[in-house]
Amino acid sequence: MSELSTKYAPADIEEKWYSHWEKSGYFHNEPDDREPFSIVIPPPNVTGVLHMGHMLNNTIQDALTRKARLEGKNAVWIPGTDHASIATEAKVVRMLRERGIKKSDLTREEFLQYAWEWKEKYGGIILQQLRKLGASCDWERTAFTMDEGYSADVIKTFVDLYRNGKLYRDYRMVNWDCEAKTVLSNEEVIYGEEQAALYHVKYLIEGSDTEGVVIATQRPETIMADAAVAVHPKDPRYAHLAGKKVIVPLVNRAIPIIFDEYVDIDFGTGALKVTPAHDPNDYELGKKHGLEIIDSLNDDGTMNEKCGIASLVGVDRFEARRHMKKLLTDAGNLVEIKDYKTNIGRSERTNTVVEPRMSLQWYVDMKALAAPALEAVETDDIDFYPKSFKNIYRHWMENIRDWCISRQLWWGHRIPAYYYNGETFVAETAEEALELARQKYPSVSAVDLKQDEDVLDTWASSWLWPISTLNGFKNSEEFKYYYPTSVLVTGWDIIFLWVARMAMAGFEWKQERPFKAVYFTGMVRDKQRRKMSKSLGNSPDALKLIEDFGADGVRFGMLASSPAGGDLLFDEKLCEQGRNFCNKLWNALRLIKGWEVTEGAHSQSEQIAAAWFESKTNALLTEIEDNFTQFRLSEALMGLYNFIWDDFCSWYLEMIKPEYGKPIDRETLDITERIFRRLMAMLHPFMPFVTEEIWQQLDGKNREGSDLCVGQYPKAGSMDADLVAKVEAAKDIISKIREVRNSKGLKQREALVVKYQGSETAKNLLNTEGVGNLITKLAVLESLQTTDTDVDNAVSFVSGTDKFFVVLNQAIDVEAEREKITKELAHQQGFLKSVNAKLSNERFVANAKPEVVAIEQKKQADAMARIAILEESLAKLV
RNA sequence: GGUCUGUUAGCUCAGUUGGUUUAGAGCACCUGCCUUACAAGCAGGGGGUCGUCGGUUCGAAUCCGCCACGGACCA
Repeated sequence: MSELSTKYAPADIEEKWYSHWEKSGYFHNEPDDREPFSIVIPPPNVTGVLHMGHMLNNTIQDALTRKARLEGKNAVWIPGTDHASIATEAKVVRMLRERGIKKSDLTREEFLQYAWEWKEKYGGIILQQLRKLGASCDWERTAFTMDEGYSADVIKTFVDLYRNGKLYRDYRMVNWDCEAKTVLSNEEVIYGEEQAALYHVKYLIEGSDTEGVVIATQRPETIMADAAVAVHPKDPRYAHLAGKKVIVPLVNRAIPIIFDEYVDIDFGTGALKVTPAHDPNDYELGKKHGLEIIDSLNDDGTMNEKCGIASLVGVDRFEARRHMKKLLTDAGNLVEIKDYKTNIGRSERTNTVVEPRMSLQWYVDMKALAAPALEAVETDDIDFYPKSFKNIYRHWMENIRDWCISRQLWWGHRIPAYYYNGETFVAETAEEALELARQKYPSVSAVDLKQDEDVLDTWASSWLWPISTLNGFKNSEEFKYYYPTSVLVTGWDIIFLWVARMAMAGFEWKQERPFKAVYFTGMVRDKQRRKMSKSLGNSPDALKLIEDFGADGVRFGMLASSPAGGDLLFDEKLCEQGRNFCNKLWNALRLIKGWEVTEGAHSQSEQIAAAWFESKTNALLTEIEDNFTQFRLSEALMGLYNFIWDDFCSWYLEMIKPEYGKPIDRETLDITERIFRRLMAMLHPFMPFVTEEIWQQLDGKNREGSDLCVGQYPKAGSMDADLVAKVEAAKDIISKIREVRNSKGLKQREALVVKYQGSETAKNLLNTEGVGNLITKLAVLESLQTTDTDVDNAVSFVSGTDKFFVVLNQAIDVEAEREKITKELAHQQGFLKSVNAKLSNERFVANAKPEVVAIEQKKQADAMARIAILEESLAKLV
């Protein structure tokens, strides 16, 4: 027996092969005359660590890339990270705080120095972790959104948009993160239902000591910024208040009562306080009715002097809310406080409650960019998998809103807008901006020109990813060759944030789609369908999983149950299954490596086994190809899994396995090794490590450049349908004999006598040289003979339309046999009935395709033959 | 509220243009096996009137409509 361990141990093998592949430069490519295949990685945050979503996403990309590489395409998979403006800045601020340094004590330059230090030291850990997963990225092309060239592209596109009138600056209500002190996009605000309180507060009518209007608010600290109270024009309760004013509690300012249909009569008291500076709807109302905007909040979420109450100035908004309860009670305005459940928006990054706030920001005019990007998806120029995401995409694109791209942070691309005397000059460099300014103000100097303090939203750089990573703005050779990329693999949650915007950027600057297809992965969830998250602690440690099950095992687990778009309910059992599969492969290798070889040719049955297996392999190759073109990776993998486990291990290897201790002939061994290597090539895109190891072990020659990683993907050959049908029929007979053996409690190795009543088909089958031997071997028979009569002391079964007898050296349980046959008979009769129903329907025979009718007729004949056999058997059972 | 999407075995899901021996897979389950590659295994087995009702059709899990119950996104 070989010295290989009975258990496959992945750790060393994975380490060995990954470094070998990487050292050999297998993952790197340059443009040449082969067909290109390119993927850009969805760049993880530079702060990121490998989690389940990454593993799913990158396993899929790797499988696609490796398959393309094996097919002889020029494959590149471009890795990299994005700078994650807000997430990184938050990390750096925290690090500085731990060192006792406040961000506010640093200059912009000093802060950025710390940030780069941090990035060099901790950033991009995830790229190392991806290697553990087996990701075959072209590491020489590793990109970062703040690389010099990339940054230049980002600035250039900003200037370009501005000059084309697709970029503007405006004072609007935005989502404000009081902790990070920056604006957030709608997508960065996470809404969730939370328990809150609804304060019912009475506003006295101007000139009255008692009469008032009661409003309901969840944010009483904004009362001092109220500009009006609004009621519905058809609300009879308030009709008499037309033209009157109410007094804002505590600050005693008179504000008008306005009438607007926007007000929901049934909500609260039907009277709505209007605070244009602190609520987007109120802002709209305020614009419509010409109301004053009183901004009572500082950028850090504390109250400012505009709130008009000295004791609240500088107090945090939530603290102020608590004070308001006492202040309103003391003033006699608080009517009641009710429990209230409502959707509260929190910052995705800092989790602080987001405040609507008036702010001056830069916006991209999305309507100008959306049209070609929408069109491309509508016409399948960009192909979505699954298709259903087209609807979601269309809906968003048709209702698109302008994109706020400025962020009040330092880490990122500083906005190339320069201000002087209330005017804006946008240029790629300060020098150019100065020149522009001088055209209007000849005396202006560099120090007078103030650059915008803000940076760009990270997505305003990552939307250039497919172009910039290929140096597309320089019109490089690689860009011409690899663009558009073959496919983008990403989670559907960033379809708007990233996918749509990349499509827009592609058309805006390159007049072409950035990718031919988009494969949307599902979200990895736990068994209770909860999204995996750090706070829930339900996310397994990715690296620990790889340790426990091997990278191949984990890859199998991720792929096996991940149809595109759907949720993936992660279960460690799937990784275990993958690990077990590796072990199965390993043991098949052990079996083959353990054989002694004798020179000589193979027998007829071995020849049949090989021909059958190769035919089925060819059929599977076609199926896998079909699955790949539609990105049905889990189906492709499961098809291979079943084929290798069942057809190869359980059937083929058993068919050709020599008797214990006996040698195998050279020819059979050679064929078997070739078959096994072919299977390893097919499996390699999914499970690269174990397949490479087995491939090499089978080769044993260690030739230079003979690695599977850069080997050849098998091509589908011909398929002998007749032979396959024969072997499948033989397998059916074998299984049914085994079933008899099982149900009668016969020993596995007790050789049995089997007889069959020879119809033409049965004779044809069993007279095919070698087929009888296969049955005799796998079913462990003493003999397999024809018989013209029924056989006593035997249990019968039907295979196809032929009757077989297993001779028993024990009494037959007549009742059990009768029951079994009766059950089978009922099934066949039911089946025949449904077939007859079709065939006796004239319209079916007239309208259905001839082949369909022929199939039904065959079904009918077969069923009738089987019924005859069963009835006869039943009659003879006494 | 608007939009989209789903409902197939105990669980998770396939089911490609309606017809492939009266629905498939993996896991789980049951029975028997430590059989000479593998107990991370081997040989077998049971289990679903395809959410409801109706329509189109010779024929519906598949196409259409209603309803019921989920889910997601947007507001």
